[in-house]
Amino acid sequence: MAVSTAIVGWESSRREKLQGGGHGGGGERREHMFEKVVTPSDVGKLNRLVVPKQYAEKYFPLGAAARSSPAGTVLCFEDAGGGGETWRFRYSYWSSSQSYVITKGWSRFVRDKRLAAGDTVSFCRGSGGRLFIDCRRRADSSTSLSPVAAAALIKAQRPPSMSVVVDEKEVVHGGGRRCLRLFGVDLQLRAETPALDLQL
Amino acid sequence: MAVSTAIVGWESSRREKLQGGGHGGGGERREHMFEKVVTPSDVGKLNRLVVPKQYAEKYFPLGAAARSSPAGTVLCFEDAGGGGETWRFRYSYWSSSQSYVITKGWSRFVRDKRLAAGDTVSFCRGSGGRLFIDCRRRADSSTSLSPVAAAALIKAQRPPSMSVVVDEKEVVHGGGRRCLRLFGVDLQLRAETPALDLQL
DNA sequence: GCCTCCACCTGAGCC
DNA sequence: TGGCTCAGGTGGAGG
Repeated sequence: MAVSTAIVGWESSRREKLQGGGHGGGGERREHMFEKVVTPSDVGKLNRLVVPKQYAEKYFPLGAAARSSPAGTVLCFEDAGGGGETWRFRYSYWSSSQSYVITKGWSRFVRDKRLAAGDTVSFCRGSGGRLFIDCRRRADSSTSLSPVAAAALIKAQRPPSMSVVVDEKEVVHGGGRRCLRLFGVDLQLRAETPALDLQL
Repeated sequence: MAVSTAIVGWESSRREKLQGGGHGGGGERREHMFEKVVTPSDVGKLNRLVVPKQYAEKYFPLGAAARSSPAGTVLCFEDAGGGGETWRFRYSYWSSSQSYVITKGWSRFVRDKRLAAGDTVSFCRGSGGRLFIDCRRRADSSTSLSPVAAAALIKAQRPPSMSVVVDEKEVVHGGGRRCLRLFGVDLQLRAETPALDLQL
């Protein structure tokens, strides 16, 4: 199998420090496979990463047996960040939703990397079937959001069936700083922000 | 099994037109089993109908095997309204809530029948183990709701974490008829309705 | 009792 | 339009 280098028990050595001096040093060529901007669900309590089908079938093909098997397979990734960790994920196909998912082991990655919605995980491969995983923060994670970006974020995080129109009348003035309270979230508005008419 | 007449795959023929001319014509005697006034949850996004335990155990008993099995069983109902549809529902026991529920297939019924909170679904059985389902609107379903009743209805149907204040400014005047749009729902207001200050 | 994991399920949105 | 994808859910088992 080209994708999974080893199938091992979960309990032993979840992470191993790899010595840099082994075969295949740091200068190796790595092929970028794909990346995904993770959704709130990908980093939330569902403890799973949905792998977009196009990439899953191209880079992590499951044989017919593994596709129908509930066990799926195990994918081992080296940490591209250089820490040397090895991440072992269970990878399988959910026939009910017809989607490919990384499940067991994923929540640990999310926690250890402090992965948040909007961050990007990227997948590469090197020689000898070695797989690498990396992640990076989204650019605006700690800066204040523009009202439009905040609206997009709220739109992404609110329940899908909600439809709400907010207009200038909802804007609250306090202490010279304009604040829009939406679903319990106080949004600071820049002073130069014009009148809002957000259609979420 | 007395309850389920057939267990079939979901993918094939979710609804079938039944010929009226088969065995057991329209004049057959049907025994009324029970009915339920459906709650907001029964017609909401939970996609399930809670079957009152007393009726469930009397009319739709699950054997010990099916009770513990996650699969439950499948109940097939003919449409008592005469349309000839067959409704297939997954029926199972949720041990966590110790309740009997109809899950898969229910949301389709809710949608197709435009079932709303307060409506009544009734269950009957005929000869040969045939099951029938029917529903009827609650008496006031088509009349306009008072703002207070509308607020209560919205409060019951919105997600519990939502906190929204709506005031008169949200009221839209159009064609002489006042309309309050809340979460995508247009509420017709009576002409004599005073200024609104609903705290949901 | 909580957390993880598993096998389902559905609606929205996109093509 | 219909089909497909996938984000966001569920209950239950097990540690």
